[in-house]
Amino acid sequence: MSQPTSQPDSYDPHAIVDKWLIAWAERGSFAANGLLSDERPDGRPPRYIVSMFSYPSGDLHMGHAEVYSISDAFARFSRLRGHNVLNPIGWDSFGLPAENAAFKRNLDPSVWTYDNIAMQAESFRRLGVSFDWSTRFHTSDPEYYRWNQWLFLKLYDNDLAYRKAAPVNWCPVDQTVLANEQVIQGKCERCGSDVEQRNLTQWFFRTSRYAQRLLDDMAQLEGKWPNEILTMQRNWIGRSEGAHIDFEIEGRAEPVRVFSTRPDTLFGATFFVVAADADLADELCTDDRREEFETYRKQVRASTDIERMATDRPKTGVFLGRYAINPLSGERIPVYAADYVLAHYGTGAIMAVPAHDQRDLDFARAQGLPVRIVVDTGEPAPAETGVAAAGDGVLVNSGEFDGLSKDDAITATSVRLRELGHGEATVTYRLRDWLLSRQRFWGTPIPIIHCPSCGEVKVPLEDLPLRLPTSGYELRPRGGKSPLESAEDWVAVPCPSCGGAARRDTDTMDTFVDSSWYFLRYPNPDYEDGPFDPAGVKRWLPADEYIGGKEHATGHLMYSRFLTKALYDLGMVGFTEPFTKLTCQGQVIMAGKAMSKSLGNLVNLQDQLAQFGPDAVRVTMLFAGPPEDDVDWADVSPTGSVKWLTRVWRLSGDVAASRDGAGDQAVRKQVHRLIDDATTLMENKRLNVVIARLMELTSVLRKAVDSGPGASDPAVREGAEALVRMLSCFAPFTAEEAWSRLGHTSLVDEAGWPEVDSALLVQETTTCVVQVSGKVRDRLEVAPDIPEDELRELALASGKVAAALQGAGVSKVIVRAPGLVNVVPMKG
RNA sequence: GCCCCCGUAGCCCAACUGGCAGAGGCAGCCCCCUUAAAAGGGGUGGAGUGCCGGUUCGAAUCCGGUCGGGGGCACCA
Repeated sequence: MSQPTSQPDSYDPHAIVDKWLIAWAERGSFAANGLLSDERPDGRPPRYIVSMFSYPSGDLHMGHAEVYSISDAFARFSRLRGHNVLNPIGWDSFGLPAENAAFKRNLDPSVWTYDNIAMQAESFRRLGVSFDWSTRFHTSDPEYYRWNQWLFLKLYDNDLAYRKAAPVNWCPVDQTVLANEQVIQGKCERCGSDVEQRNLTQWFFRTSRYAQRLLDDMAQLEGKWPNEILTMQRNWIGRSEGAHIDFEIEGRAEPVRVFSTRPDTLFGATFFVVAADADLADELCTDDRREEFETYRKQVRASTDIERMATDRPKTGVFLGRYAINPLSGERIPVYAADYVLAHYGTGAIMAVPAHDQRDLDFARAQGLPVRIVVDTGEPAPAETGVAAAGDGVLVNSGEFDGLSKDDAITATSVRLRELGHGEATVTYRLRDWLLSRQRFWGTPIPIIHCPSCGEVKVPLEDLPLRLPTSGYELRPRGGKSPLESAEDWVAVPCPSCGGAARRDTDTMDTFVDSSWYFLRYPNPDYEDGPFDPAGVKRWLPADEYIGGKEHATGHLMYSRFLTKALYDLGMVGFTEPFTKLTCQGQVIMAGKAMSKSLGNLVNLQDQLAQFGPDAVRVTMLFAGPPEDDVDWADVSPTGSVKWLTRVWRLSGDVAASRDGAGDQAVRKQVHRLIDDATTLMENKRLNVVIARLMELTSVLRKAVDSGPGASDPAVREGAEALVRMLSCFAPFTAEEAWSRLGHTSLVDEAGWPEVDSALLVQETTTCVVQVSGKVRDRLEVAPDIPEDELRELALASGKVAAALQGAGVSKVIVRAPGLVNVVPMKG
């Protein structure tokens, strides 16, 4: 006896992969239609679904599988629902690891990079992600980074890019400066070494100019972006309301401006503090205090960021030998230099009000400075308790402002300062300008030439792209010098302006520049007349869905929002926010521990794929919980996913050709209820619950085949086909295979999302719960459209209700037809 | 220190605007098939929602407090 060979008799998740990859490729299933045309010849509305692009650090890992399983489910759902979907892929392929790998192996960084890209592309393909591959690009391609340079020059022309000397975060191991966002707890995000402060001349983008708009425009994102991300951005921007106050300094022509959130406490300022590492401290220091100050400053500069950030360390500082004059009281107060005041926040100087600010109080107590209460808060005396009185209260010891409440006094002092020309109400932000220079090789060269006579000169647009040198450079970091500096032939150029000998800027751009606009280029990655094609951007953007990790909350997402606003102001895009909706997927962890390169990958994606197949891995990821939750691989069961997919596969083979007619009504009702449910859940991105509904549908159909109306009932076929169509969002290979086993020669990808017959959702009877004092005492089968009166009578007639009432009278009956009646007994 | 989110069966998770606490999975238990064992198929028990209080006819859901967990910002004036 031999089995017929046309259909295999067991589900093999691996054997079905190639077959459908070829079928999809041949059909061009995932190509967006009309990338640039605003005409919509097929009438399908466009929908742009973007996942954060991939960094080619090696092969794909579990985290990639998580993100792209989610975005692919969105994309496939949208396609089934009749949208023209653009689901693009690209690579964020500049960056440090390529260089590190390169000098470890003595290779060109591009070799490692493009090898990894090739490997990832093939892994993506085999995972069955429905990308439109024609959109593909890599940020390390000169055709792409050319436009980084173009944008840089555009921002430069509009005073949004500038160079200045600034204290910067310097990583001694990676030998480069780091953005604020790349410093975690005083350590380099990448290598973990202690970050040092260095004073270097660096390029910046003026993100701070957009601080208020970045805050205001969050109104557009409310409810569409995760709350958590919006909160993180708000914290990061750090808006702070208060006043600028100008203090005259004895022996200095110009007053010194400070910022305070508590101008109401101005009369309580008993000393003045300047950041020890600010130029101002150096300037204000008198000769007879010079030696003491220099010693102190040396000590401050030697301390690491870690030491600086310990908030419980004692306050230190030195008197500078000078006095400042309180602009309202005229009081003369001493000026100190201390390291608890930060040079780069506000103006780098403060008025110190020890009675009402904890830090100032700590310093005053350490230095024996006076503490004067100016707001009566009812708290114990700060000078004795050591606890500043930060509460609300009424002003005292404050001249004309005595008796005002704290809030009124904030306004009144601000107004008075303005009248006197000594200050005004103002707002400051924590958000700083974006430091984008990197002393690294594998990045976009900055298109500026430094000429001894002309200064900064732009590389002419027709010379772009300014390519990286291909030889003559030394990759290894050498004491803070950029690798590009060693490429002498590349660096030495004639000045485009005067023709004299000049030198190229040798820094490269932060890779976050690359990723802050890539989503604009996908619709036309070959566009040559600008960074992005206006027609494509008009057609697809802003992106309908953006999916990626929340670790990018204050970095990439903020930069992308900033750049979009800048481009809007320059008239290049017609919107101010790039991503309409945002989904931030959780991490894949193992037994409570994050997986990372340093800790070793506890679970390897390729192993999982080899064991369970791409569909089961995808289903496992999505079924584990809500997309934004972490997936603990120790809590989930890829075996269970394989089991379910096998059940669907087997069912698809068991369903026979249908008899005529609509089929079993009870089965149809269950099927349509589940389709309806799954549809709503899918629209709300409740992917884990959708899968639960599909599992339920699988069981319904299994029972219908085995012990219900049977395999040839039309309702069973209808249900099986609906199941397989919905399944194609999550397990595309299995779904195609099952669709074919159901007798179709077309692709399930083109079959559409099942329609719900709403007539089938109507129930003939429904269960009404009858409560007494909120506790369920009886259930009644009633018509769904039963009138309230009738239902009330029915409920009151119930013997179980009477029993529960125990003879007590009825004080009230709440009727919520048709589902619920609550009988409230009389008290007593 | 300031701010945000979350606590539901042994575990992961459901429960539409307050209205029957359980959809799904894992593990467990029972049965069937087969077996050297397993895989496979079918079935099944199990929590009153961290804790205290409030609002309400009715609270997992709203409010206040508290405990526990996770996260963001942080000498930011």
